[in-house]
Amino acid sequence: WLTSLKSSRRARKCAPNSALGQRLFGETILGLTQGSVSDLLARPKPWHKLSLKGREPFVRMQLWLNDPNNVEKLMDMKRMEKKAYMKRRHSSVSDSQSCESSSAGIDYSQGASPQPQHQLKKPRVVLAPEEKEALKRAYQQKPYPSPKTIEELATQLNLKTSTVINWFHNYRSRIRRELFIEEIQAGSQSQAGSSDSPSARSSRAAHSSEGDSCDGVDTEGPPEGKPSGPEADEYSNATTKSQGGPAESAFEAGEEALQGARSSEKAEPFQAESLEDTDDEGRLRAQRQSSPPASQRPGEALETLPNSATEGDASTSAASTSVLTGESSYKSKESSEKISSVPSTSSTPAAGSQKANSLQSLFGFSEAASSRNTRDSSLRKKKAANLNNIIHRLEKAASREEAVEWEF
DNA sequence: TTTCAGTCAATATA
DNA sequence: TATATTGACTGAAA
Repeated sequence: WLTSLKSSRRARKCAPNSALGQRLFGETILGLTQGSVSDLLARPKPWHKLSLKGREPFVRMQLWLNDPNNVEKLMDMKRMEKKAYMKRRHSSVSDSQSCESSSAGIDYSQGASPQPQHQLKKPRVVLAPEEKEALKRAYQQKPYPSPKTIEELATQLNLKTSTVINWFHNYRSRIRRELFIEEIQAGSQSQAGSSDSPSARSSRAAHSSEGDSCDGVDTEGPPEGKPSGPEADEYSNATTKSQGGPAESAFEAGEEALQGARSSEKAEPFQAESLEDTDDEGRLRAQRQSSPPASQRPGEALETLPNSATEGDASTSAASTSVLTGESSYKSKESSEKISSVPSTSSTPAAGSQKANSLQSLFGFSEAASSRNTRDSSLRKKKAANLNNIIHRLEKAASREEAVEWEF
């Protein structure tokens, strides 16, 4: 597996032959590109904030997790892909040779440019740090600048107007997502009553420092980094929802949606809220009740997901109780190593751990003790917790008897 | 028309 | 080489 050769030496060591890459997983299972998968895993949105389309990848993920032979099938796909690639490569080598020999007869007068495709392709704009800083400062003053302001900014920075517009769109959108995560973190921290723990502080510090991305909302808006203007309303709605009700994240709700869809065809397929009363949900609830005390509120975001596979293992249980919070126990290499040794409850422990390793590699977070900056470590923690949840579900799925139809 | 969610894909980083 | 970041784009909603 190519992924097993990635920078994570530990992952390589743990799962030399079973690593799943974001690209393969995304393109094969989710129908997304690698970048989208990375984004999705690093910054999942609360389920209730996802549109129907946004929920699709999580439902697909859940379907895949429910397939007992998921990893094996993916491996087969990979093998086939590799075979096809080798075949293509082989034939293209001979093709190019024949092309070269025949190209002498090609009439180049057809196009003025020898490589029109290259000319059509717009070069990617890369904003310089000072340009970004200037845009951030502008955002700080006006998150929703008028066309005139945009025009001025574009002129000042020597950028296209569309680039400035896009930058504001992207920045607002990405800040919003960071805020969702922060909000969930805040909720789980107050829940766990450990908001003053060093790790909690460092997590928050990491977030605020990362965000220069949040500087815009900190200064002008209300306290707690909430944005002003139209976004403030939306933000407080999200806040209210996540605090008053479940800040359910996509990973958990995806399963509920799936189960609900199975149990009731009439129900709106991905409306998690409408699925609360299904049998499977009841089963979920029962499992929740047996979860460690850290997770009290039913329907809490991923942090409340019980991990039956890891019950008894303090470090992993702790990790599973704080998904998305950056508050997991994956603070060190030591704890990270514990993840890889999560005991499997599946009927085939070896297969289970292989799957776990594959997924661990997919979510690529194993080098917790690296010397990265705090932002990376915060992200890793989030992903670690997400992964733990996935592993748990995978193992649950592996031990499930019902066969789920596999579909590519 | 504007804003947003979701995504792609080029590029940067590890 | 795998993953993370980010400018640009699309389609839907307001």
